[in-house]
Amino acid sequence: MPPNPASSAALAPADLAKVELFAALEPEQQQRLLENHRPLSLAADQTVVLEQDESQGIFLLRSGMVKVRCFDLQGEETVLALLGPGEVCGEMAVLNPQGLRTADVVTLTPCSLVILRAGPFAGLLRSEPRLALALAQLQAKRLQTLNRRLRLRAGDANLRLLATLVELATRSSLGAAATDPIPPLPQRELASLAGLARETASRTLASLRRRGLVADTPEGGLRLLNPDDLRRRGLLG
Amino acid sequence: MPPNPASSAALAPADLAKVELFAALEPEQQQRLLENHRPLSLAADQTVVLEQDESQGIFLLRSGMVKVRCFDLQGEETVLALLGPGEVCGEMAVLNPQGLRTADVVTLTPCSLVILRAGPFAGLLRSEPRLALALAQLQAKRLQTLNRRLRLRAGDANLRLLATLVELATRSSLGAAATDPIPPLPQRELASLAGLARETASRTLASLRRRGLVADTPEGGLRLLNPDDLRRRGLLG
DNA sequence: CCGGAGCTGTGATTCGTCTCACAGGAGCGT
DNA sequence: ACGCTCCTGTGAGACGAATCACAGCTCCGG
Repeated sequence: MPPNPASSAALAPADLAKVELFAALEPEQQQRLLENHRPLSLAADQTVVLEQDESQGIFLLRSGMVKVRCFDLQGEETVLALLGPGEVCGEMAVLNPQGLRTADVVTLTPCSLVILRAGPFAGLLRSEPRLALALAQLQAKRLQTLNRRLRLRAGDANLRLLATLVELATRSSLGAAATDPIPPLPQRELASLAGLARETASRTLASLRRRGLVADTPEGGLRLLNPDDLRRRGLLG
Repeated sequence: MPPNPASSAALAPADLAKVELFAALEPEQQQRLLENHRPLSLAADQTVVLEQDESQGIFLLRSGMVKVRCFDLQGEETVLALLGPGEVCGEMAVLNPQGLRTADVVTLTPCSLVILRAGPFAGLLRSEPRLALALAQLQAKRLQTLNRRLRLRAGDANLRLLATLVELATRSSLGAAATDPIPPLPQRELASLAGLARETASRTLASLRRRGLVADTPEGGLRLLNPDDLRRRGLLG
């Protein structure tokens, strides 16, 4: 018996209708994508896919949060994206002719996800413009958030840490807002997400707490307190 | 009479066949995209599209180089992409429901480009999966280069400048290599592309010259001399 | 109960880049 | 030729973050 019956229950087309990428499809097309899908439950800090992996499959995140990352030659980690419930990853490997993964995916919190088979997806992509279009739109959105990330790299430690916290908060659940609680993460992880040294993240976080912009939650996580300040910094909207 | 007859000559479907995004289409579909297309020749440092602009149209770059950029709240410029001959921009505004441009496009060198009408493109996108798929693939490639850009932001001035020079060299003409000449650009521009202060770019460039990694061309541009060194730094391939 | 591993906070120091300041050159219009 | 503007190189200092170093803490297993 699976550890978590709720999260490993089989998916119905109605579940895919809630996922942006698949929302425009007919129920029978959604059904086709669900053929042989497999549930997967993971604890925090587990690897979902490895770079250079040839395994095929689309990952649909039902709950929890993952990071997409890669390493440079000096072994430094760069985080390319954060994904939350209802988001999808692994679809780029299907577009890529070699089918190689181009980045790692690692859980930040306990996650429940579903693996869809690449075959039906690739087939539908070739026959149904709506799916291909939705994919292009998804990529466009990803480009936008990457653009934002790139702009933030120019800022100082405060800005980068706050931007990271906003991103974490807004992805922690479906329809989350910036003031929603952020699940507990080690400082090492926060620092890496923000592209800072661990000590700098610690000091900066202390300063944000002192200024009343961030507070600890009883669960050990964090919460952003001042949306106005965030808006002033261009971190919202 | 137009200033440059060669670059403002009308396009034929065969020209679109050389553009990755349109290569998979039938000649008559390509013909349809070319309906009412307009040529446009610009000097260096001219604005092609403005952020927030509502004008529709796909820009196809025939020669020259442009940068895609945006500004943050402090007025700092961030360069999101460099585009060279045969590349396309403005297609994202067609996907975007509001049709607003999300970034500026500015010429770095004299450019000859062609404006395609958005209507036929949008129509074909909805009926021809090959176009939508090619678009998704194009976006995927853009995501890859943005990822690389993001990783490089972590590096020091040398790495950032070299990475910028590689990108400039490889986009200066169709099928260009890293050791191809880079057109003359003011240091201010180079610095901004690399995300450095102008003075730092000057000093770093001097150091690269001293170490024999970069040389000036007679035309006032630059040329990378040591592909092996670039490979060691992970800037090639 | 005690040791170890992993976490957090904080000081002291180093290092790289930005900033400010300025001098010399090239190009251009008058 | 002159002054103007825009470019490049270089020096000196400020400043922020990385780095090194360490102490106190919690949690967990033996």
